[in-house]
Amino acid sequence: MDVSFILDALNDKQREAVAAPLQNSLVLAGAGSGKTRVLVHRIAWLMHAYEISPYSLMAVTFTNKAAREMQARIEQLVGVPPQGMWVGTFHGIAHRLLRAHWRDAGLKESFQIMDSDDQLRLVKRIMRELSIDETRWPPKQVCWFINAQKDEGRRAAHVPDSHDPFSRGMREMYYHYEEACEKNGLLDFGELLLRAHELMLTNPALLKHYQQRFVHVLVDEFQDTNTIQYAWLRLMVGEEGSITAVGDDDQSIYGWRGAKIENIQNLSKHFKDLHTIRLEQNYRSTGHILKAANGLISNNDDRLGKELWTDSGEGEPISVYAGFNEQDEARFIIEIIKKWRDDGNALKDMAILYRSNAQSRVIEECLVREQIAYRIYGGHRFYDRLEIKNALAYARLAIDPNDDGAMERVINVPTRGIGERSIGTIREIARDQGCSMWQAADQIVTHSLMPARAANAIKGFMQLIQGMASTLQNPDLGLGDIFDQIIAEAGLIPYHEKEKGEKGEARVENLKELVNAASGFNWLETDEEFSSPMMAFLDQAVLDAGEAQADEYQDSVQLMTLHSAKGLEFPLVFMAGVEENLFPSRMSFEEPGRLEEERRLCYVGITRAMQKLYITYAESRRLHGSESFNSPSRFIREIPEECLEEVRLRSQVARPVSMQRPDYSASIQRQNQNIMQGHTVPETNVSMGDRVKHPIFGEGLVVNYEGQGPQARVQVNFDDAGTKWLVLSFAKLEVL
DNA sequence: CTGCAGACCTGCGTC
DNA sequence: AGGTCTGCAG
Repeated sequence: MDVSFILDALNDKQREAVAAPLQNSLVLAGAGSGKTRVLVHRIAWLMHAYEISPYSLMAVTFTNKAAREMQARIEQLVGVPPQGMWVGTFHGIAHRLLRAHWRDAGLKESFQIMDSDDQLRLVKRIMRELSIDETRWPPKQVCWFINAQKDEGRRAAHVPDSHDPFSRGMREMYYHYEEACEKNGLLDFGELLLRAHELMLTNPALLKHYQQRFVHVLVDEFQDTNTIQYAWLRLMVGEEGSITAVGDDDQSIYGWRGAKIENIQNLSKHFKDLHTIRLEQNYRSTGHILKAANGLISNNDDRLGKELWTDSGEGEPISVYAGFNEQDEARFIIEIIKKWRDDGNALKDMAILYRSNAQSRVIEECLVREQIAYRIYGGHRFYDRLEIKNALAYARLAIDPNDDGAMERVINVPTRGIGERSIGTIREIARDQGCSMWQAADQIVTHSLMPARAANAIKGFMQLIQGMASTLQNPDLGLGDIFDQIIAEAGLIPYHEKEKGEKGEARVENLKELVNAASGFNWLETDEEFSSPMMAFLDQAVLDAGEAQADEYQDSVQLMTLHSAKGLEFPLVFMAGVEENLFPSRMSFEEPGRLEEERRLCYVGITRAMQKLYITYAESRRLHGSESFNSPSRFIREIPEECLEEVRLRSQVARPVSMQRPDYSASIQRQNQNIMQGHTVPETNVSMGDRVKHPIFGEGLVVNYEGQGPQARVQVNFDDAGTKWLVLSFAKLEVL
C-alpha cells in the first residue's frame, strides 16, 4: 500500500518523528512546530505502515477540545473514522474503564462523577455534620488539599502523619470525605484517575488484557501530566507496549495543579530505548518573535534544550507600550485594533492576552465603548452554570430520588417554602436512620412529622419529582423533550425571568441551549459502557465543558488569559499588564520554581503571535480597589533589545504634566544598572533587603523599589503596619 | 422563610 | 471593585 501521502507534506524532523520505529519516543515539539500534525500523521503511519489496527491504539489528551480535534484530523487524513481506537482525555478514558469494570474497581454501578463545585458542597456538608471549624479549615483549602493528594496518588491512609494540628485536621477531613464518597458512590476528578490506576494495579488479568490490546499509546501535552497520570500510563504501556509522548518542557505552565515537568525530563528512565526528536522549525511566527521567545526562555535552567527557528524572515520588531495607567493601556490596544481592522483584517485574528481574569474588565469596557465585538475565552464552563446544574440535578433526582446531592441542590429552587429549617430536619432524620433524604422526606409526609405547611411543601416537591420520573419513562420523548419538560415542570424559566438585570435573560437562554444540547446528543457515539442515553448525557456534562458560546462564529476580538491561550495562534497578539508583581505574579516570588513557570507562561504568550506582537504595561494600575505602581516586568528586559521597539500613541491622552512618562529605554538601562549595583536604589543608601525604620510605621524590610532621583520610591514590608510604598525624598527612613 | 446589607477575599483553571 | 457568603429584619 502506498503510504507516501502520510509523509509527503512533512519536514525532515517531522518525518523522522512520524516514521520512527515502533518504540518509545519523545517528540519535543516547540511552539508552532506542527505538534498535532505529527501526532495525527504518526497514528496514520502506525495504521498503514505497520498495519496496527486502530483497536490497538490509544491517544490521550488533556482537553476534550484537543481530543475532538485529533479525532477529526485523523478522519480527515485517513478518510474514515478510526474505528475502535481510544481517543480521549485522561479523565474520559479513566471513566470509560471504570464504567466497563465498575465491579472490579469496587464501585457501585450507578456511580456518579462530581465536578469541583459538587466537591466543595460535599466537603461543606461533611464539615457541618461534624461541626468542624470552617475558619480553621476553610472548605476550599480542604478541597485543594484532597485534590493535591490525589494528584500525587495518595489516599487518606497514605498521607504521612505530621504533628501539627492543621495538617492532621486536613488528613482527617480527607478520611471523612473518602468515606462519604464511598457511601454515596461519588467520584471527583482526581478519583477517576486514582481509581483507574488502582483498578489496573489490583487486577493483573485485566491489566494484562489492556497491555496486550494497546500496542502503542500516544500522549499529547506530556509536560502537563501529573504523578498519577504518569503512573497510570506506565502501567498501561507495560513492558510490551510503547509510547509516543509529545510535549514541550518550555510550555509547562500547570505546576500549580500538580503537573510534573520532571515526567518529561525523566521519561528515558522509565521507558526503555527512548528515541528523542526535536521539532524546532516554527511555522507560525516571524524571526523577531522567535528570537524574543528564545532569548527569554534561555533564562530558565534545567531545560531539555530547544531553539526555535524560521525561514520566513524577520518581520516587525515587538512593540512595547508604556501606558500611563490601565485605562491608557486599554485605549492604546483598541487604537491598534481599529487600525488593523480598518486595514481589512478580521477581528478574530487579534487576541488580547493577560495574566489574570480581573484584567479583562477595563479592556472590555473600552471595547464596548468603541463597539468592537469581542469574545472572552474560558471563564465559566457551560455545564458549570448554576441554572444548568439545577436542571441536571432535577434529571438526576428523577432517575434516582435517593441522590442526596441533587436533592440538596434543588429542593428549594425555585423557592417553594422548604427553608433551611425543614431541610435540616430532613437531613437529621436521614442521618439518624441511615436512609436517603428522599426516604426521610417520605416519612415526614406519611407520618406527619412536621407542621402541615412545611409537610405540604415537601409533599408538593416529591410529587413534582415523581412526575418527572414518569416523563423520563416515556419512550416517545427524546432527550431534548425530556429536559424541556423537566425545566417547564420545575418552573425554572419564570424563576429566572423574574431575576433582575440581564443575568436572568442569559440564564433562560442557557436553559434553552441545554435543551438543544440534549436533543443533539448522540448516544451511539459514546459507546457501549452506558446504561441509558440520559446517564451518558449526565456524565458527559460533568466531563465536558461544553463549548456553548453562542457567538462563537461571529468575527470578534479574542480575550483570554495566557493559560487558556496555549495551543492557539493569532496574527496580532497583545500581551497586556506585563509588570512586576502582576506578571510575574507576586505570588511566584515565594516558592522556588514558580518564577520559571511564569517565564514559561510569558514564552507561551510570545509564541502565540504570528505576525505582530505588542507588549504593554501600565505605570499605575488600579487592582482590587487600590492603586499600585509597578515597574515594567523583568521579562521585558530578558528579551533581546534588538527585537523591541518603543511605541507612543499619536493621539495623546490627557495626563497630568507632573506625571511625565519616563523614557522606556532609559528605564531599562536604569534597571540594568540597578541589577549590576546589587539592587541599590540610586542616590540613596537604602538597598533591597535592608531593614529600615520609619518614624510612624516602625521597623520593616525593603522588598521593592522603583524610580530614581526625587521620584524614587521603595516598598517596605513593615512588621506592624503592613506593606507600603514610600517616596524616599519624603519618608525619613533610617537604615538599621 | 425570604430578602437585603455588610464582611470577606482576591492566580492561572483542564477534567 | 465585585462577587460570594453570613447575619439580621420583615
